[in-house]
Amino acid sequence: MARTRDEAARRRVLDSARDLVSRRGPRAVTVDDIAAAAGVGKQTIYRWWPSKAAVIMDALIELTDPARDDLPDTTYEAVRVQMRRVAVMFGSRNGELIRELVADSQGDAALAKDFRERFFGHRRARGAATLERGIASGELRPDLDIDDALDVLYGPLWLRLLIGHRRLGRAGADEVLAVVWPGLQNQPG
Amino acid sequence: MARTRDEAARRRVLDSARDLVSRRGPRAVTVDDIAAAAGVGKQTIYRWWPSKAAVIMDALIELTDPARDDLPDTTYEAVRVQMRRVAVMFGSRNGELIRELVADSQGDAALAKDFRERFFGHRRARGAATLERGIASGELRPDLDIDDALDVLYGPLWLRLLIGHRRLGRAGADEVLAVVWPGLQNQPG
Amino acid sequence: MARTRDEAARRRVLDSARDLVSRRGPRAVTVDDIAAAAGVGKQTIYRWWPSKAAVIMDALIELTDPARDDLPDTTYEAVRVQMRRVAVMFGSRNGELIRELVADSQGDAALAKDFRERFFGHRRARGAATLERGIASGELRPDLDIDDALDVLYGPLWLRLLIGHRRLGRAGADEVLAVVWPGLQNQPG
Amino acid sequence: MARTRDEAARRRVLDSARDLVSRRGPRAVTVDDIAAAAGVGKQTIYRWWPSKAAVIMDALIELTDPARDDLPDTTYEAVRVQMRRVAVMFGSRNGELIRELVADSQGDAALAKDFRERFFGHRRARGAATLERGIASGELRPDLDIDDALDVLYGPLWLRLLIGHRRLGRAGADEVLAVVWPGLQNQPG
DNA sequence: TCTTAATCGAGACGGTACGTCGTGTCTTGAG
DNA sequence: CTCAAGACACGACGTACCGTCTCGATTAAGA
Repeated sequence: MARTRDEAARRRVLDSARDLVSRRGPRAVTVDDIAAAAGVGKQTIYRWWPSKAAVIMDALIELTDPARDDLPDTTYEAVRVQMRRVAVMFGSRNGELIRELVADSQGDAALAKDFRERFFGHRRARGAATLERGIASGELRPDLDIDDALDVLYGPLWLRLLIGHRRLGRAGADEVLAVVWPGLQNQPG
Repeated sequence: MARTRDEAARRRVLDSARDLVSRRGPRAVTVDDIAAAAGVGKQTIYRWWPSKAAVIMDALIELTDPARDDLPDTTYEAVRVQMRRVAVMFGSRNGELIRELVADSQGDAALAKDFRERFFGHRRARGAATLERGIASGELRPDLDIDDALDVLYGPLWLRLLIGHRRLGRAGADEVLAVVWPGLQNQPG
Repeated sequence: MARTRDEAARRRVLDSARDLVSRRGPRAVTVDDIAAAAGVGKQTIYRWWPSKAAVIMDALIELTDPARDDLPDTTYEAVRVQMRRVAVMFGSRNGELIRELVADSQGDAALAKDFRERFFGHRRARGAATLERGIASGELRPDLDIDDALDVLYGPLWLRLLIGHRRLGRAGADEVLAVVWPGLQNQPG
Repeated sequence: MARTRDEAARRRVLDSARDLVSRRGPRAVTVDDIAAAAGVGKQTIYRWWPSKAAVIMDALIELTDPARDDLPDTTYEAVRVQMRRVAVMFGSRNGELIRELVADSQGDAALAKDFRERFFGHRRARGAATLERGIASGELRPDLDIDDALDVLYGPLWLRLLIGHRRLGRAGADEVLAVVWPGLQNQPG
């Protein structure tokens, strides 16, 4: 019976958030900025998102949800392409957003959960699918624990993103894979 | 002519910071809180540390600098013990401090550098030493890149600390090592 | 052709406004409160009243519009009775409503005009009638300016209402009249 | 031992408040405006004043505290001059401030008290002194109640200020005094 | 009797100001 | 010069209330 949520306002908020964040970095954007840029009252933001970080996360998810599935045939190559894409994204402007969201997640359990489920979990599922295919095809060890494998493959990339001790990029992904692969493949000989 | 630094004040600041942070979590502690608890003027804190996070980092380093070197003889066992110690620490109260410091490091380049050099780098050097010993003894591949290996071994643990998608602990360390080891050892056959 | 105004809604709004204001004081009542209590949409309020204060004024006028005309015969006594009624009302719950309306009138010209004409003016006309009768009967000076006299008689009561420096009540009205009367009556000697 | 209140900041706040209010009217001035104009943090305002109205009242008191005592010799003339000054002030820019403060006082007991004691009471004391002198000199009735007399003399002026039903100004003051005087003077004959 | 348009309850909306919080700097008076 | 205390400038926060708007449902007059 009551007025329904204004979808246009939602869009303007997310678009403005994305624009502002990519122009000034997430640290330099305030809720007031987003509201002003979106032509929206601050209350409207707080009505639908619990925090600035939640808005930015929604924007990020829209930005990085291409769901491209054009992967090579062999598992090794497929994993390599997926890792490279992650490494490249981590090294891009979006990497900064992700770092910021992980930072905000420390000490905000709800945001952490949301991040884990909606961003991290979603991408992880895609990595898992590749590994499962690899097991099914016999390219990967049949007793491989998918979660362990994913941690080992992507953990190093996250580490570089968050600590910044080494460069990210295609080469980084390849190095990690080279070290890890022997532990994953079916016939090490 | 000038008065010298009050060492007792430094101690009270670090002790209070540690106490407050471990009692209320790092997010809920302000500089004023630390100053009040330490019976110290805020200026005294800012005279010697650049930010709240720097204080906490000093406290953390004090807490986690045991420098125990009682490692087993074989490289596999030595790495395993080191990884377990890290995983256990990540799962303890100190893990929360570390998460907070990583969070604060995003968007504070000076702190990030400090964290990288004083906490991360220091511990990494110990891990590197173990791997170097393993190469020298022939247990590890002679062409192994130490940095890559360290990222692969410890990245998964950091990932779990910062994302919280899986438990930390001795078992977690062992799982990671089991997957990674084939890529590190000298003669996989 | 069109639907007509819902009289029941009007009643519920005024009743709820009165109830809320007398229970919580006028300052602590919002338009949303009134709408919720009346089971009415906010738009319905704004369709028929220009502001919250206008609603309260309508409620006040309903409350204080007895139009009793049972006044004593002599002008002195009639004025005294009228002043006492005003003083008593000012000291009652309704006094608080009036204070609030005067307050809201500062800085809201339309409300001020409305208040002046519908509440203030209406009651003032009754006071004027009494004085005019007194002039006609020879009890009051024939050259008396009615408006000046009304200001002098009722100004002190309004002052006490709005500044709160002294008590209101029957005795207050009598004191004022005692001081003022010599300036009003026809033959002071 | 601690830093003391910054008197210069206090001055800047009051000056800015006065300037802004006299340029834009009290309704259109916000605490942020005052803080910005004074080059002061909002916190500094809230540290020393409970509300915007309290700031404005302080400024008002400074503005209207001339304490001129150059009054004529006869009591009638002295009262007339004092009333005229009040009427003129009520009709000036400051009148608007006073109206606003009275408005804010309804529903803010602390402010009301402050206004009563510091602004209203202070000026009332001066009026009382004049009447007391008049009693002592025999010009006024020896049994005159000072408070009643003051209410009767000034109540009409306040009424015009706050209701706005009639003009303020020198003439208004004279009219009131003309009506009231017979009730005050010693020998009505 | 069906149409049609204004009404209703509900509540989301844009906007403005609020008062609070935390940071890092500055000032005071004591040692 | 250092210290404890705490006032300061600044900037962002999240809340409150206002008056407008949009929805779907209801209701009464006019076709």
